[in-house]
Amino acid sequence: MKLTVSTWNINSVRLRIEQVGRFLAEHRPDVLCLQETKCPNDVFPLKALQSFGYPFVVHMGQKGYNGVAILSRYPFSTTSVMEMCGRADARHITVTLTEAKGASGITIHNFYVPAGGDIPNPDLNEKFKHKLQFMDELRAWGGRSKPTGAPAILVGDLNVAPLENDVWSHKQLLDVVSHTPVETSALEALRGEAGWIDAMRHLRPEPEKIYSWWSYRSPDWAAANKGRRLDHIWLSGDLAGSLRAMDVTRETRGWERPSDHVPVTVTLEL
DNA sequence: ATGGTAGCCCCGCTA
Repeated sequence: MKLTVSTWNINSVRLRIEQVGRFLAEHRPDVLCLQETKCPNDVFPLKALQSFGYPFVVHMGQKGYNGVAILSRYPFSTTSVMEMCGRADARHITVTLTEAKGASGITIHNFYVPAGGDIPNPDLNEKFKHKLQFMDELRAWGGRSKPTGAPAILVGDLNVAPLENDVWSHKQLLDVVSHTPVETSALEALRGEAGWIDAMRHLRPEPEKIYSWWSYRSPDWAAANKGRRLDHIWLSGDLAGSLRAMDVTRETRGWERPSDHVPVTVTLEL
């Protein structure tokens, strides 16, 4: 069977509920992971999302900030939420698919790593310190794919552009949060140690430029094209051979009132 | 360590 999994930082799921519907109608992924839903649980637009053909939905939100959700066309079993850095932030949610033929047993982790503020110094900036601590905890956790051998997919807005060609100018962004050496080396180390495969780069290696985010602060994002690859899809090693396709849906950035992130999708043949 | 825009929902905080 084919399994397609998408990730999208939606930056308010309520404001952009129609855009979610349009993306789902046009691309029909089996699973969509959202970040920055910015929505408390009691006002989460569950019915609207289910009406798009995704009956199985889990979400964890809070007022105004953060928030993650997973929509699926297939059933999944127990879901869980990890509390990172001792905070009740809604930055992680996970499901395990149960009734999808070849995809049964695959666990999908959806993460929203802290952006980290503006100053790349943990002593001067509490938010950057939080981001580094979050990555330390990710590293210690690992994903459990290696010890158990169970297939897993990790997606999300990891808020780090790890490679030189994941940003519009490597040199100009070396001091900019999301591309500093301390962040890029931490992300690559924790990915490698746990045996995760970077699915996007597996299919489209450097030096091709790949971006998934363009700042709202750029007046003409498309012409300037000063993007960064902040959104990622990682596969446990046993799934690497099943990877068939990867797509960055750049066009959503040009929609009316867009998210600053665009969806990233992988297709697996299981 | 510039300023720029966007979303939250009360206006400053986070991105």
